[in-house]
Amino acid sequence: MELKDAKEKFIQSWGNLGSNWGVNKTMAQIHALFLITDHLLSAEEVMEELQISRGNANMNIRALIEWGLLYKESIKGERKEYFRGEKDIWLVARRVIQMRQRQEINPMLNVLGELKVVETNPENKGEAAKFIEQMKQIEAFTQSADRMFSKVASSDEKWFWKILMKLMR
Amino acid sequence: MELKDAKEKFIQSWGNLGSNWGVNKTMAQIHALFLITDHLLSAEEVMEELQISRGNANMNIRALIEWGLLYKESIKGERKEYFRGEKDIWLVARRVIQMRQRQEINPMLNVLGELKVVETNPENKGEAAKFIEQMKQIEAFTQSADRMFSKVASSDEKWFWKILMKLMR
DNA sequence: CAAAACTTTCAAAAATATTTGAAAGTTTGA
DNA sequence: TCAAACTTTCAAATATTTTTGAAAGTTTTG
Repeated sequence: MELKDAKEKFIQSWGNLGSNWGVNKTMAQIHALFLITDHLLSAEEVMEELQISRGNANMNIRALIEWGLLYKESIKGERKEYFRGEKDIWLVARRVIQMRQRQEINPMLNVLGELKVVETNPENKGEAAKFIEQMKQIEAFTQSADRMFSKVASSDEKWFWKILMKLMR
Repeated sequence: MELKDAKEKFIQSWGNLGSNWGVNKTMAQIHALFLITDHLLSAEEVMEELQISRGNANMNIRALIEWGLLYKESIKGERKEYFRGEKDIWLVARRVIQMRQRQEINPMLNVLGELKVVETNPENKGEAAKFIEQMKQIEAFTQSADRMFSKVASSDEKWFWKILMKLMR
């Protein structure tokens, strides 16, 4: 395969992967473009490369910055904004974990907190007790997963590899 | 909050959570209904409870069975099919991990395998080398994550808690 | 075997998510 | 201060995903 085609294929595949991990397709494609580009790129160049509209480029670049996957940089004497992508794939993973914790796990934990204090009427005592029990189980599991994600998201790569070794033996 | 409302809220929230984890909303809602129901339910009853169409119920029940989150059961003397939900939330998580490995991680690993052997022409030597290097990094990380998921997906709950303890200290 | 009871399919409709691009907004420099 | 250079916004258009429901398919039973 030619380099040009390989780059194209990588951008497409990264886009598909992203859309399963809470990053929309264009957002992931922009990120992929930066992963395989060494120099800074302007919004204009991103539009050009990926054949997307100005608005789309702008929105998704902002989102990537929000996620900590892209950095704004200036070139002295240039008025235009330029961007640099986060290339460290371990850091990328940590950022994604962090964002998903915020957007999904925390809200779910809040709901579970509410639900496990449902009121028990005399006539549905047993049913309510079972419901509460199930909510507690789900809450306990979710909290553990949450803590584990927090730990991973705040650890460095060395720690991760060490843990991985331990897990695998 | 009343039990009825709590159940409703749980179904909605589980639906939202699901749609971020590769399980579509109705599929997750059906699963939620089973999580908080002790007896068997027929497709008819699921349709009724969640106010969804026959086709929708059928499709998503099949998908849940495919994912290993629902089991088909018979009631003797009854012609209708009944279903029972997987309630063990740890097992549910493992099944979801397994499915996502299959659907996302494996295809990505295949693509990365192809891309890292891109041909190097004399005129783009340096560029190609950098691209290959980046692909290798991403591949190494993805493989590790993949192995870790495999381990988790095939382990029992006790192992999980033990690891969790280790991680947290 | 026929028809009742039930399940599956799938094309069309509806709902949801994403993208566009023109217009409005902002910043900079002369 | 103004206008050029650039960025942001957002309503409408497009694309994608999900849902519907009627029709076709299958199984069971009398």
